Amino acid sequence: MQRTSFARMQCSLARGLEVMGDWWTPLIVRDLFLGIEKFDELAEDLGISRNLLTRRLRTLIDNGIVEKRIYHRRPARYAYFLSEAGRDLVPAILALTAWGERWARPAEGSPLRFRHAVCGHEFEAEVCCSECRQTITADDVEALPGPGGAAKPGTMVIAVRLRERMIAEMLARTKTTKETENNEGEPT
Amino acid sequence: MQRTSFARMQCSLARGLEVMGDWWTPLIVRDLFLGIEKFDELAEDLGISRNLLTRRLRTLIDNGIVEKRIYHRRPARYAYFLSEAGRDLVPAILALTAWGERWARPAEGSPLRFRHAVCGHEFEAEVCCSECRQTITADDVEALPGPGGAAKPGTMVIAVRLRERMIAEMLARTKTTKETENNEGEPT
DNA sequence: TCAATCGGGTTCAATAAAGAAACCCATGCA
DNA sequence: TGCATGGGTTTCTTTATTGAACCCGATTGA
Repeated sequence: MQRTSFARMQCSLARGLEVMGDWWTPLIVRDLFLGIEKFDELAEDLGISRNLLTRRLRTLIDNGIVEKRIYHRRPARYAYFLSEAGRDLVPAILALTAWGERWARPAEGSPLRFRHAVCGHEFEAEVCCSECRQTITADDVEALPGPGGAAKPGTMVIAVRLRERMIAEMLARTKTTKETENNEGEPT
Repeated sequence: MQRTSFARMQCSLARGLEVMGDWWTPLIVRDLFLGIEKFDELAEDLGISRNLLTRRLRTLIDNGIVEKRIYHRRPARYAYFLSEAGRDLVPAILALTAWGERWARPAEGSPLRFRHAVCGHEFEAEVCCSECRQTITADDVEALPGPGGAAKPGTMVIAVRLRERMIAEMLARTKTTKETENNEGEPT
């Protein structure tokens, strides 16, 4: 049984997970971000078995997240580092790390802290709205149907649901609009 | 071979992944966030096999991410929903979704858009600094050794590296301080 | 009255992936 | 000559994932 791929799912989260969803992969990306670049150092730092590290690095390279550069010929020795797409994953990783800090911090305290070079402060990663810059919580987020809402796995039920909800809301709005037209000036 | 657990790792990311690192799990959490709450709807929306969905829901409940509520007795029927810790995962999920939008958007366009109820705009999730509110990129982040930097898998090499780097920086700073003391007023 | 359907699972066999440990190989170095 | 180093590959065993079939109490419809 081959594990079902998320690659064809009609969903950006699934496509992100296709790359980052594998066991170990986010930890590898984090280590590369922190400047660990040699195979043996990665294996030692994480305690991952070497054959699995080989496989993960290969798929990360295939997916355009990691690149390798030869730093010594004969025998060939490689340094691994993040591509542009890989570096763009770092903020998302920090967001999950911040969740771990809030809900599952190790008893001894966390081994890493982060400083924002721009402002100079130690910080927590927060997820914020691109429009108003305020911190986002689940309660503030409404989902809307997008342009590509097909009936494929990944959004089978959701797409239909959202469409129904939109129609219901639009009907309700039409109704209240009519009511306001009938008795004008009255606040809704 | 039992898959190595991340739970004992000295690292908040690993602890986040212990909960969210399983294949399918983030998609399940997203569906619960979007209001899908019944077993069959989850199975249909995602195309996940039913026994695996059973297992995932059980471990999510064990980890305090999901709760279930009985909505019909005899036969018992359950609705699943996110706990407080589960709802707090949503921003991190949105951050990864935003990465997928940037680097792996489906050709047909994304099936979902999100509106920030607070400001009323459609938005992209951005990861920002808790101190200065600016968007964070990998280039702006410096790692510092934290209070719990032990030599355990997950931060074996990193902890040592960071400590060395810190010491080197402090030595350099001491040196320049001495130099500045010797020829005062000269810019460094 | 009988059959079909629904919601929420469990069981089963087959296949894929994770894991530890051993092995390989060209070079550098003592 | 012998050992260490870096970067893997091979082999073999144990788990995980998968589709498909099955189960069970209630409800609905003919």
